[in-house]
Amino acid sequence: MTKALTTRAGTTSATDLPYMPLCAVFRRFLKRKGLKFTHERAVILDAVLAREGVFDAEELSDEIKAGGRRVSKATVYRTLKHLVEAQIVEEVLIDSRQVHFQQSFGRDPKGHLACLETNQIVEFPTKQLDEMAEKICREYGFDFISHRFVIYGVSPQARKLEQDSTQEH
Amino acid sequence: MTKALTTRAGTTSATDLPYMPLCAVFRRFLKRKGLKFTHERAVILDAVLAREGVFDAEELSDEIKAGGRRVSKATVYRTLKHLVEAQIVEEVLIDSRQVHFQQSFGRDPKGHLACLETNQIVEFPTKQLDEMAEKICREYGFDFISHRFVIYGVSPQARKLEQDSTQEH
DNA sequence: CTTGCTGCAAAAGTTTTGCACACGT
DNA sequence: ACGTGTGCAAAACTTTTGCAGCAAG
Repeated sequence: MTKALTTRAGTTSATDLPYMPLCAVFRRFLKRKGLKFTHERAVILDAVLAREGVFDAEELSDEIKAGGRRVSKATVYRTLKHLVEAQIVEEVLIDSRQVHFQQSFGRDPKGHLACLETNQIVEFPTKQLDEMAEKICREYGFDFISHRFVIYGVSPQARKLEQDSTQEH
Repeated sequence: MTKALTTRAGTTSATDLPYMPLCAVFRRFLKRKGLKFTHERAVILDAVLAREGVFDAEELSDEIKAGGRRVSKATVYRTLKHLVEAQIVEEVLIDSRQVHFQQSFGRDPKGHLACLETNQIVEFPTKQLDEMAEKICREYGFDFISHRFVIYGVSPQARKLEQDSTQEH
C-alpha cells in the first residue's frame, strides 16, 4: 500500500509485502464469508498494522487521513468489526468513553496497566494469568474464550509531574 | 426509605436502618465535599443497595421508576459519579455499549466471568490475583489503585440452549 | 440566606444505518 | 451481472450540560 516494490517470482503483489501473513489471513477470512477485499479494507488493515499498541476508531481514521488516504469513518467502523471477527484485532476495554482496539493476531494475550493520570497504557505479559483464567472457567463450567486484565494505577511519570507542580507552589 | 421502622434509642432514623453504614458513609463523604444529602440521592442509594450484582444507569433508573419513585436520569448519572468517588460503587467494564456499575463498599475485589451468548455475569474471588496485580504495578513503578479482570466464555446454560436448538433441526 | 441540586431539554460524542451509486469477483 | 461495499447524512444511543426554579444546611 505504501510504496511500490519489485514483485518476486510474479506471485505476490506489492500490496501484500508489508504484511503478507495478516493480509492473507484477512483475505481468507473474507472469502470464507463471501465478502470482498476492497481497497478501503486494505487501507484500514494497513493502518492497523502500522499502529503500535492500543487505539480507537477515531485515531485510526485520523491516521489514515494523515497518510493522505481517504476512508469514511463508517467504513472504518464496519471494517474493524470484521477484523475483530477475523481475530486480527481485539477489543480492549480500558475506559468507558469509547471502544479501544489492538492488533491481536498471533500475539500472546497481554494485560494492560493504565495510568489514571496520564492515560498512558503499558502492556505486560500474562502467562500465569492465562492458565488461571482457564482454570476459573472450568470451575464454573464455562467454555473459555478470552480474558481481559486491566490494572489501574499512577505511573512514575505522572507522580513526577505532580511533584514538580507541587514544588512550584 | 422503604418502610417505617421503630427508632431505637432515638438515635437513628427509619431512613437509615436498611443500610445504616453505607448511608452514613455517603453522608460523610458528601459533607466532606460540601455537598448535600438530598431526597433524590437517598432514593438512588436505596436502589443501588437493593441491587444484586452488576447494573447500568438505565436499569437503575427503571427500577426507581418501577418502585414508584421519580428521579430524572440526569440525576441518576450525576449521583452515580459521586457514589463512585465515595467508593460505594465501582465501574465495571464488561462490554462496550455502556458503563456498568456494582456496589463495591467493603467488598473484596471480584473478577467477572461473562457469558458472550447470554450476557450472564458470574463473580469469582480474586485473592491471588490481587497480589499479582500489585506486584505487576511495582515492577513497572506504578502506584496501584485497582484492577479489573474479566473472563469471556460460554456458560453451561448457553451451551445447553444451543444443543437443544440444534436437536430441533 | 447561601450554595448546591433537580428536571428538562438541548447538546455532545460515539457508533450504526438507510440509501443511491460504485466496485470486486 | 451480481451481490457487496462505500460515502454521506441522518439516526440511535448513552452520557453531559446549561438554565431557571427548588431545597438542604
